[in-house]
Amino acid sequence: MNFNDLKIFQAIYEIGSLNKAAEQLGYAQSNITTRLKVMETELNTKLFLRTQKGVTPTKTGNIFYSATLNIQAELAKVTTQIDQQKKTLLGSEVLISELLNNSGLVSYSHFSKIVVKRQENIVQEAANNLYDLVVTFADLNNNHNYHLQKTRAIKCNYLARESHAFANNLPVLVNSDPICAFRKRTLQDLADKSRILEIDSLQAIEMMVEQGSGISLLPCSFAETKNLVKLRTTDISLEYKIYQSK
Amino acid sequence: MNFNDLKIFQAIYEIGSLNKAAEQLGYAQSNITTRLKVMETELNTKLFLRTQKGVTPTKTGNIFYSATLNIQAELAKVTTQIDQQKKTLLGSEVLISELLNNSGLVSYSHFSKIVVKRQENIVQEAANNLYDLVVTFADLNNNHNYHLQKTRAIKCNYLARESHAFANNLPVLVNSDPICAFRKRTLQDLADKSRILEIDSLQAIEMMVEQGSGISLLPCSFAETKNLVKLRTTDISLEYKIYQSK
DNA sequence: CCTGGTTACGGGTGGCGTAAAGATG
DNA sequence: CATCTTTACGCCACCCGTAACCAGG
Repeated sequence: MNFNDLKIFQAIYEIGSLNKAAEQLGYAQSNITTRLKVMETELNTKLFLRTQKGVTPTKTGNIFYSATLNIQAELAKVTTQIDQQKKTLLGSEVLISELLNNSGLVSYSHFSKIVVKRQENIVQEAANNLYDLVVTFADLNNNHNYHLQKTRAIKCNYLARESHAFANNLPVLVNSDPICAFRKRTLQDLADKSRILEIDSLQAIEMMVEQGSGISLLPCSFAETKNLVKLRTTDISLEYKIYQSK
Repeated sequence: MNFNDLKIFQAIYEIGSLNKAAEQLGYAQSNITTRLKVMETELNTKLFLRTQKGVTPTKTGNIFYSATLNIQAELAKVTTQIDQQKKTLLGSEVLISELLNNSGLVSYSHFSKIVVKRQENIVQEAANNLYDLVVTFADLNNNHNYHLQKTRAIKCNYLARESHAFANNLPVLVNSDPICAFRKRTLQDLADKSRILEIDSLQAIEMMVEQGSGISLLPCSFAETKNLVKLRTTDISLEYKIYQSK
């Protein structure tokens, strides 16, 4: 007995005829007889009584019918569940935000699930589960389940609410994620480490910058959408990678 | 994908290794790889991440695992249900009572279900469902799903609580089932049809005879168990048949 | 080298179609 | 004889085993 037999049985049951079931399913009549016989042998019971005008189910036939419906329903359920699960995107918070801001690069509708992890967790997470797409500053080259699809750069700048003079005295907000590319670059650029203020939530950093209580290295697109001022004349390019599952 | 693949997948999942799963299931290792690949292709998803020390399930692997458990449970359920249902006995009330009284002929433990029908319904019932055994006065020869296993006779007599003189004035109790062999015989034997009293329940007839409010043509075994008196010196033999499902 | 997964290939079984043969009204 | 099921037989695909190969510690 195999999965296809369930469909065959169901058709026989609902149509009440081996001939008609064969026709509807596109099988030879003989095959239906054979498959039914296989099922009956395997279950060690008669499933249908053969009559002149077709077949009628026995009690065990009725029992088996409901089972076939259950099993096929379960099968259909799992395939849709898997299809739902399939399109997942893994990325770090700042990258995903950027991609969502510059809409068109990443659309919610393309993915059933978007998982945002801190950079330090992305390698581990990508190893433990297979994502359709991974957007990250990290290096996944030693993970055989993914291949590099493309490398892109995100244009950033130090953003503040207002003028330079004003901004010079503000704390510099960074993520506490040690591998975060924005943080690393900020630490490189900044002489006076005492100005650093670690904030773990991207949204909180945005808010503080908008309110004028800090500056932060952020994607340039934020300057427009949030109406912020770039503190550098030239933008900074931070490379990130998009990996695809094999 | 077939039913066996579910077992294979389950083993892989629970053991975490293709090699070990193959060993445990008695398959060649290569076959496990192939079957897994088939499943992954058919579901269009990776189910396991291959690592150096075995395999670990992906999210879709986890989803599929629970589905395999459900399906296999449903499959196990239906087979036991069918096995339970299988051994059924169909017979008319008086015959079944007789067979149960003379225990050894029919044992409750041999059948999961004993269906008792009036004679007039037995042919129909036997046609609509397949019973393991049918015990009946009726003729099932034109039903191809059964074959005659043996013909037996049941020894009967007119039974009463006490003496003949007493019994002569009592009503004669019969089943109202027009095809019932006991009824037919009683009507043949009895000249005075006005004495006939139709009672549909065998148990009610027994009770009335025991209480001395009627006589009835009943299996001889009832005379002993119920301590009744035979009204005829020679017993009457009524033939019945035991049919078996093919 | 050892462990664990993958690929290549050949044999046997099982699913399917064609065709013909029962069975029943 | 018309309709439905069953049997006979042959073809092809699929399942499985053997064996060799590949990757990582």
